[in-house]
Amino acid sequence: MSPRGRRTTTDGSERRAELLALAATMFAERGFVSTTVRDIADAAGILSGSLYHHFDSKDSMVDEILRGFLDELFGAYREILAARLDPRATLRAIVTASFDCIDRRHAEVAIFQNESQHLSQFERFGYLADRNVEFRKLWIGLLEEGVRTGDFRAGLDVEVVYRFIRDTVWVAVRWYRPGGALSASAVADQYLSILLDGIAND
Amino acid sequence: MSPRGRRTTTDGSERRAELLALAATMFAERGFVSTTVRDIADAAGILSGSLYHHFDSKDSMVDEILRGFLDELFGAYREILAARLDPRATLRAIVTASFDCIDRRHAEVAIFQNESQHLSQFERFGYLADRNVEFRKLWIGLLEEGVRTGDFRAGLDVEVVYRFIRDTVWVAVRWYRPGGALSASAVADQYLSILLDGIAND
DNA sequence: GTCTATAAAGGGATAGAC
DNA sequence: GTCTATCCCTTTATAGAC
Repeated sequence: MSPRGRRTTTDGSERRAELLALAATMFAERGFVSTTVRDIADAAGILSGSLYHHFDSKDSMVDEILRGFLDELFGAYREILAARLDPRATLRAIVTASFDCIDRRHAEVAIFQNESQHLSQFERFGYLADRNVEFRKLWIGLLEEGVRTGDFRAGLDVEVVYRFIRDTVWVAVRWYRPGGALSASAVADQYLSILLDGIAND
Repeated sequence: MSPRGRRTTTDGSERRAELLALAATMFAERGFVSTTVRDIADAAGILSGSLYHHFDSKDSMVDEILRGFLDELFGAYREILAARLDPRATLRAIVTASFDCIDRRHAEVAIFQNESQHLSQFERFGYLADRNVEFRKLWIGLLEEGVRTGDFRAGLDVEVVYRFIRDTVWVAVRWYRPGGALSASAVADQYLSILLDGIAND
């Protein structure tokens, strides 16, 4: 533990965590490539060179942001799977947890959504592809089990349904605003209702 | 008409159209900001300065790509609406046309999806926001009519459903590959089946 | 922990020859 | 339509003073 009794990053400094959060917001809003280290420093009220006292490089910043986010998210998923609910309840829990994550880690989710494709081409960010594989395993397994138990329609193309669910959930980060009129769990409920029962009237 | 009997861009030169298509592919794959004019020129086998014989600037290139794509897309939408089908058939036609567009204009759709948020902050790309308003009007109108006619479930939050449909359809550009095992219309049918009837078994 | 100062590289864009 | 040559600006990152 840090002298102040809490610890927000691997490094331990409060200032560092502050700067990282600021960088995350800016990466999310303007894009990683378009946000310069000068932009971040300006917003923080310091000079760009001073940032390098806290971080090795711009890449290190986004790396730390993404790793922290993914660890937390998959931790939440692991807990849900460990509860061994039936497929429908598991789906409900996973979708709800994902929207909750969009609510509480908005900038991080946006970065993950917008920059993954671009970043994963570099060796340093290889873990992004690994996490995608984990995502896929989780969803395909859940959908296949649900079809087996009769919770989900027989004959579903689980590969397409998996992509449908994955994209639908995460892309909501583009319009969802934390603290807005619509709560994350309200959105989750509506999405689940469409996903499970559709919008047709019968 | 150009001397060669066909005309692919406003300018008329074949070479220009070739270069623009190349730029589109690269913008789609690497991102607009990360793709340099030198990258494009290299891929075309010329020097970066030579690109400026064809285009005013890098911005002009993406501008021309996006305008062409949006004009074509909304042209297709207009035709569908003009046919005055019932809400369910209209929804089916719009979704199918959108997936068809992802198939035939893959790079353009990817650019539109990935770069709109970033570009629309500049005055030059203000039409991107206008098109989004058009999108919204189309979908909200269609969904409200469908609820009125009883085609769609009563009590739908059309605002949320609109976002759900919009995002779900277009984000497919991230994984759909033209010429792959799954045809655009097959994907459209599966998406429509989930959207209308859901994945739950009853 | 921040500043001064600056290096080194790469970015978009231009003028004029060919 | 492309090349040569180059300008000017911004970028990330560093070294050492305070």
